[in-house]
Amino acid sequence: MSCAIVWFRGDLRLADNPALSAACAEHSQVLPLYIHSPQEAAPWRPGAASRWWLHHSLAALNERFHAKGGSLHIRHGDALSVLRQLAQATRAEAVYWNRQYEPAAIARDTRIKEALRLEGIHVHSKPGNLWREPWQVATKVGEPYRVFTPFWRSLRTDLDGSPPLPVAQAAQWLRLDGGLPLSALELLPRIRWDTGFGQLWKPGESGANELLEVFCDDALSSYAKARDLPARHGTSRLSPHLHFGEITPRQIRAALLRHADRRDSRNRPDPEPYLRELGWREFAHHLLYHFPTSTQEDFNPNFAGLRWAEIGEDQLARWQSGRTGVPLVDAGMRELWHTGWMHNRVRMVAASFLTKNLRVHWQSGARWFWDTLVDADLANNTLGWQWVAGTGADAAPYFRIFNPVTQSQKFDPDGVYLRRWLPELADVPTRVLHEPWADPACLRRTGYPSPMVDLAASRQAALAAYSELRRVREVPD
DNA sequence: TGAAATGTTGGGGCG
DNA sequence: ACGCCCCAACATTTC
Repeated sequence: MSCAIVWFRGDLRLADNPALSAACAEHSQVLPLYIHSPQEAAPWRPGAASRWWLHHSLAALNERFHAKGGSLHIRHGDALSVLRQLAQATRAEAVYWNRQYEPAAIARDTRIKEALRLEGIHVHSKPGNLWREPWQVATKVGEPYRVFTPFWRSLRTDLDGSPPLPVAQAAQWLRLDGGLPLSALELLPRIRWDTGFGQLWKPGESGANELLEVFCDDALSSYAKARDLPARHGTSRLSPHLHFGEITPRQIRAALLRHADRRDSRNRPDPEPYLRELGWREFAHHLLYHFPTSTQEDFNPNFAGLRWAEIGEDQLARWQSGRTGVPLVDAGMRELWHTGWMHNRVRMVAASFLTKNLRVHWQSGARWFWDTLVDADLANNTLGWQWVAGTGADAAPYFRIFNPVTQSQKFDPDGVYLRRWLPELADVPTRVLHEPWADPACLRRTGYPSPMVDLAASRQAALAAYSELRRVREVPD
């Protein structure tokens, strides 16, 4: 009886799981293991919303194993020590895992792989959560891509068309005493701000697959247009499921293509716009892998001289809690707080407001998103914030400053989204709703704050700071 | 996956 | 019928 340990990390699923499938194929006994070791992810330990999701996703995974006569073995602490100890206790010959690509994870896995191999334990690390491994995509001269469009052109012609792996089944799932109950990980918040989350989200593999089906049936055909409207459920909202590896890009692509084929030829949904968004996810992982310092540093060194505003905690708190006085920004920040998620267009607007109108360093925003998003993902978060701030590799030019009023007029013309998240403004006529300060009586009556900055003036100030930066760079002292 | 300023065009009202 | 003005709609430029 040969035994293997499958170490679950960012791949909380049974289907299309290369590590799990390989372990089941090559060994008769398989121990599914989760080790909680947030300190090993420093300085990006999972935030509060992420931990909420993790708790429920682990519970769902554990249930899946129970249904199969197994159990997810849960431990806490230093991953290498736990693996060593369990390998000894089970006489496991091998450890399997699917790769992660964050710098801290790569360093940890490299160290653990070497240590285990020295002790005679086979280690199999598998690709699982990306279409292509980051080192498999390169320019003609072998460099990593820095611009999305050529990256996507290269990637999309080169996608693996093989079908996703079926749900893995071991000859025998190994059950072991000494594991922790899930509650011992203390992932759920002490102050229960998460009360609304359960209504919205169903963490876990089956939740992910249900959501994918709903998306293919209801939203895919109108995705290209509807994805920009925050009032609608026009996006897939698969991002947290993807982050925790409850579903893979390969499964999603297979479902999309299957769906596009099934329809009659006249009204065939085009999967391309959505696949392109998954391409951005791949691009983010590609960049983080090749440029691991980009979580802490501006990708583009030209911005090193940019002076960011030093704002007080109370000012930052206004942005965080959705009391800036700018409706679309506030609606987004409140959606984030109440649901652990924010519509992508609104993320761009809220981030543009923080970095350009308030001129707060993008890291402050990235930190808040990291702590409050259920889909917080180091690669995506870093790319997104650097993109908005203009400091990124393939970023929005610095002068591209969103006007939150224009944006809500354009993408939430009837104010449905604004009213949903700003109940104090629910009765305000739509024209005023987009810019309540235009009607001082409205502010007095509703108690909604006046904007913490003048949009036009702060835009001008940001543009001035940019041209100053350029002047300094072109004429060095 | 910008916004605002500036430039151009063309239709309609009007003397 | 014509020129003129106005202005909306669209295009281009600039940040």
